[in-house]
Order: sequence, then C-alpha cells, then structure tokens
Amino acid sequence: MIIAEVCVNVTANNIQQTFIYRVPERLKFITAGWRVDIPFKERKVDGFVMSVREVDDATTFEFALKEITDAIDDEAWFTPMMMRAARWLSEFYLCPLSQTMGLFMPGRRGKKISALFERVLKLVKAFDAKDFPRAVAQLRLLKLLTERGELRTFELDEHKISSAAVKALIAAGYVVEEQRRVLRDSYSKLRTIPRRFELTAEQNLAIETVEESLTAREFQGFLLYGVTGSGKTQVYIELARITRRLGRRVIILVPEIALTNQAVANFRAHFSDVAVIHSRLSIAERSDAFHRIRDGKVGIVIGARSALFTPIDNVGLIVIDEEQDNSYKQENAPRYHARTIAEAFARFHGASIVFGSATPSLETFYRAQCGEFTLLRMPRRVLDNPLPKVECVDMRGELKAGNRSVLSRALVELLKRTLAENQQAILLLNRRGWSTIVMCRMCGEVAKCPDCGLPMTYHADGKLLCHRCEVEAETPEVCPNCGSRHIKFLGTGTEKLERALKEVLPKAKVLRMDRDSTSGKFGHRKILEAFAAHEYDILFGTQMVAKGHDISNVTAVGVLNADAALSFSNFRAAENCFSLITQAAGRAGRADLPGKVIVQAYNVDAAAVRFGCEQDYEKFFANELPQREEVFFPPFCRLVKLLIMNTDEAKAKTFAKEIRAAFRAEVSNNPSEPQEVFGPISAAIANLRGVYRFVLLIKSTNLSSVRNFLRAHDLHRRTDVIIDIDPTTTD
DNA sequence: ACTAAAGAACTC
DNA sequence: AGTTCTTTAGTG
Repeated sequence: MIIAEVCVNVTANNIQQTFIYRVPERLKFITAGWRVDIPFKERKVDGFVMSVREVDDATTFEFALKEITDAIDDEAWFTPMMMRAARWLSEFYLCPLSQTMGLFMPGRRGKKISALFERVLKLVKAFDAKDFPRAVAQLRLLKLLTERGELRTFELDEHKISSAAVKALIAAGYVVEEQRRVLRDSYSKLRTIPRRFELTAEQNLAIETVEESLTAREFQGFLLYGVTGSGKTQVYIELARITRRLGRRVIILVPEIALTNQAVANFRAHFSDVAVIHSRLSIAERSDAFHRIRDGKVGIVIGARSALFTPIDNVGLIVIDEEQDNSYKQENAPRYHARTIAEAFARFHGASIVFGSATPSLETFYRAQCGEFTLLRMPRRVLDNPLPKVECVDMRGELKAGNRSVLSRALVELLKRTLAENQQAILLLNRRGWSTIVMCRMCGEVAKCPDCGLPMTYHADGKLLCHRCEVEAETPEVCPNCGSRHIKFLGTGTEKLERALKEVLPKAKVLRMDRDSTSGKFGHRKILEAFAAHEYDILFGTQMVAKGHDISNVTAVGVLNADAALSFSNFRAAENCFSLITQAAGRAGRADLPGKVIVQAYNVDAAAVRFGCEQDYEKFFANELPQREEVFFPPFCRLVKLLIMNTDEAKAKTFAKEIRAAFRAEVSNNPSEPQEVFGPISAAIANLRGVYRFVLLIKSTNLSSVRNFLRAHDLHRRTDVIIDIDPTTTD
C-alpha cells in the first residue's frame, strides 16, 4: 500500500500537522511535490504531497485512512528546494506549512492553471508557383511561409487568407498545422539599449571581490554600499554575467513592482533569459513564468519579493536592491521579510548574496561592521558626477515671513530657474490625497476611520478615505459631534500640492505620481516614460517618485514635509526619514548636469534631517547606533510582536499579561543573552470592528528561545494571537 | 427539564 | 477554515 504525507491547504493556525492519505493504484505516479484533491472532514480540499512511502498492507493506523481523490497538475508542482524552503519558513515564522507552501504557487488556491496554446502553420513540401495560377490566397500563404518559416493562425486574417485556402494546402500536403504552447509575458518587449561604461575602480573592486565568492560556490554575504548614482546596477549586471558563465542562476529583488520595469529593461539589454515575477502579473502569466523557470529556460529572475518563490534551482547569486526598503516586509500572513528569506535561501544554494543600498538598514550595516558581511564601498558617483547640493529650508521661518504656501520661496525660485533652463524637477510629498485632516473648527472633532480610528484623508473627489484600511466615507457637511458647519481641511497631500504648483507656475506641465494615479500593471511605467520623454516639467508625488529611477534631465529636487516621518512613534522613524531625504536628493543631477535639492522641514535640527541634507550615511549611522543600543532595539536585539485580540477588552488585556508573566518566568534573562517583554499596550488599531487589540513586544537576542516559548504555549496555533517576527512597527 | 448559544475539539 | 461535539447559560 502506498501512502502519502499531505499538507492540507486550509488556512487555519491550529492545523500545523500533516495528514496521511492512501494513494490509490490509478494515482501511484504521484510523488513528493504533487498537488492533489483530498477529502478532509466532510469537505473536498486540495493538498500538497510532502512525501510518499510504501507500507505493508497490514499496517494499521489509529485513524481510518482516506484516499487521495485526484492529482491536480500534470507534474509535481513543488521542487524539493521549494518544499525545503517552505518548511524552513514555516518554522522560522511560526506559521502553518500550508501558508508557506502557498507562497510558491501562482494563485493561493490549488487550481490547475490552463496553458495557452497557439496554432502555427509550417511549410513541409516544396512548391512550384506556376501550379497555383488561380489560387491566389494559397500562393500568398506559401510565399509568406517561405519568407518567414512559419505563420500563426491568428495572423491569417490580416493577410486576407481564408481557412478554406489553408485547408486546401493542408489536404495537398504542402502545409501542416501544429499546436504550440505560448508563454505569456507582457514584459517581453521591454529593454534598453546596452550602455557600456568604463567601470570605475570601485565598481571593479566590488565585482572582483564578489567574483571570488561566486567561484567558490559557498554562501557569502556582501553589502554594496554605494551613494546614489554610483552605478550599483552595473555591478549587478556584471555579477549576473559571471554567475551565468559559471552555469548558475540569478535572482534580482527590487522593493516594489514599480521598480521592476527599470530593472528588467536594464537586464534585458544584456541577457535574453530574463523572467519577471511580481504579484500584479495575472495568475496565468505568473504560471507561465514558473513554467519557463522550471524548464531551465530562465537564467535571471527579476521581481518584487514574491520573485523568491519560484521553481528556480542552482542559484549562484541573489541581489537585494535597496535592501533597507520596508516594502520587503510582508504585512499580512505569512509575515516574512524578503531580506531574511533571501539570506536563508542563499545558504541553501551555497550562493552569494549582495545587499545593495545608498542608505543601508542599520541591521545590515551593523552586520557588515561586525564582519558578518563583506562591506563594498562605492563613495563616488560614476564619471565623477558630483553629489547634488542640498539646501535645508526651515518652514517655521517661511511662516514667520508670511509665506503660508506648502512651497517655500527658495523652492519656487529653484523651480522657476530649472524650468527656464529647460530642465526637469521632482517633488516629493509623502501624503496622497487633498488634505490630511478634516477637523471641526468649533469643537476640534477630527474625522476618523470607523474601522480603525486613523484620521481620514480628504480626496479631491469629495470623499474621505482611510489610507490604512481603504474605507470610504462621505465628507460631513455639519460636525457629527456639535452640529457646526465650520469644517476645516488641514494638511497638504499631493492633490492640493498640484493646485499650489499650478498657481505658482501656471505654465509648467506637472505630473502627479501616487497610488491614485498609477493604477494598473503599467501605470508607473507610463508616467515615468512620459516624464523621461520630457512631456512634463515637474514630476511630483509620494515616495514612489524617490525610488530607483534614473532620469538624466532632472536637476532639481524638492522634499516637502521632509520630517513628517519623525512624528511617528516608530523606532525606525529617524532611519526612514534619513533614507527618504537621501534617496530623493539622489534623483538630482545624475548625468553631466549638477543637481540642486531643497529640503523643507519644521524640525531642521533633527539628526535625520541634518545628516540627510549632508547625504552622509556614516555620520547618521554613528549617531543613531548608540541610541538604539541604549534603548535595546535592533540591531542589538530581534523583535517579536504579539497582537492579542478579543471582543472583551479586559480578557484581551488579561491574557496578554498572562503571556508576559509566563515569558518572564520561563525565559532566562542572563546578561549575556538579554530578553525583555513590554506591554500590553493598545495596538495602533486599538479596536477593529469590535475586536480589542493589544500588543506585547518581545525583545530578544535569541530568537529560537522566543520561538520555543511561543510553541510551548501553543500561541502559534491560536486564532486570537498574531505573531509577527521582525515587525516593522512596534504597535 | 429542556433549548439555544457559546466554546472546544477535530479534521488522516 | 469549517464542521461537529460538548458545555454552559437561559427559560419557566
């Protein structure tokens, strides 16, 4: 009798074990990695075969075995490496195996994705044109086929060839029709012209250093710390070339879908076997990319964090570009960090991993400083382009001088000068919408999201929108609290900025880029292409205008409300603020034109703003690191956030306190291995649709001891506790 | 004593 | 998660 160990694909925290099913004779081809249909309790669900083994017919189990109903695909979906990775993820993040296996599928549910086929006509017999004196259409087809070798049937219409003509030629034996699988790839035409630059000495040194490790085929980590415009992409491309030459594969990760275009275009200029993976591809398209990867037809996979979860094997190099970017963290279950996983995968493969950034995360730079990773410095821009000049404007001073606009006088001046010289500008304002707060002038009541309590943003369409949970509401005409009609719209978002720009610079062509203006798979691309083609003078929007792209005619950059991030009670606030200023400033003057940047802030003395304007990461790091040590936060510990939920506020709080007490009692806190637990405090969303939420924050230098504690108390199997390992926020 | 509702247990 | 089994609260 053949039995299979099956991971049942139902999302439930309390199912953490696998189940045994009998494999019927007709399905005995099934091996580990197959997706199958199975009965589960009184339901029909899908599952993943983790292993298969033969047992004696007389073997009995304490439970009655059920039979696998059917196989889903035509081959095993999961490779051994995918299953190993899923197992590791499930252990590391304490989440169900079904959830982490699900990461490796194009769609969450175990549905077979149908392949797309096209019909192709081919010439198989020589012909004599004289034999077709009246059959003009037939002759046209024969000539086309001679020219091109083959013709796809959907092209017949445009050549005015009827199906009758085709039929006649097939019957006469000149032409055959074949079916061929089409692999959908909407990025297939995207590429740039390869630009060959002389590599700088620093680039060469970085490449040579990593090359040694690539050749050794052993795990090693590198931090490529290069200022904006220092040519990191060129280094990635050369490293990919070396890796491919060694017969191994490459994964390139970028933080956001919007950044894949640029990366794909750059790599396609040098490599023909590039696949793109990200969550906005259609399931079919992603499935076809999987197919090409599984067949070994892909050497380089580029994409956002989900590009880690493909059937790729023999990986020699993983690159994490802009490694400090918080979008690498998945905020819903499974709550993984792509940087952490990439490192683990690189160890599995014996691959080199390169973390790239102009503003590395404190964690990664610290690890490099401690010698865990090799630090590769590129402190100069390519072609000796200078870093842009940054001027910091104190907005309190503007207010005193009577300027109540969002745009400082210096910035308006800079924009006018830039446009007069026929150059372009980028403005960053990290809030979308019209105004960020809607408040009653009489009683101070602020419009808040009914679901999560976050102040709602007023949008130009007249609606209120919650930016955390997307809830929409009508704008009140009278205050719901006191009935007053005096309602104020405070704070500035990108929509209001648009009007301000049009008032000050009526002739300028301005283009807004934020989540609202970039819907669709290629929304970002269209905007960036139009701006790069100089159809617009000023590109303005949220942080997506600051990320990664390289437009050579941009000489001016403005960062509005640069210190806004500092008002968040997040231990990473300073880091985020610093990095945003530096990244935005880096967009200016990348070619032969020098750049000028204006940073507008209220809190101009804050270290993050000061060092951001100096674009001096190492000074910022030296200033920030001791502060982190003092308050015992990463990189000096790991964080584990527990979110405890209950409709009864007191019950939630009491349970949280019980966990805290148990932790203090059971987990050692010797000085060599400090571990602490804080809370319970009310979560940022203190009440979500009637459910109270409290946070316990565990700080530890030993993650596995925390994991053991959580497992011992079955906290990972509960539905009223969310475990977030390495969270990005602490509330 | 009986019923409805909330909680716990189970799924090969 | 979804289903069933078990305990508890509510009713007169």
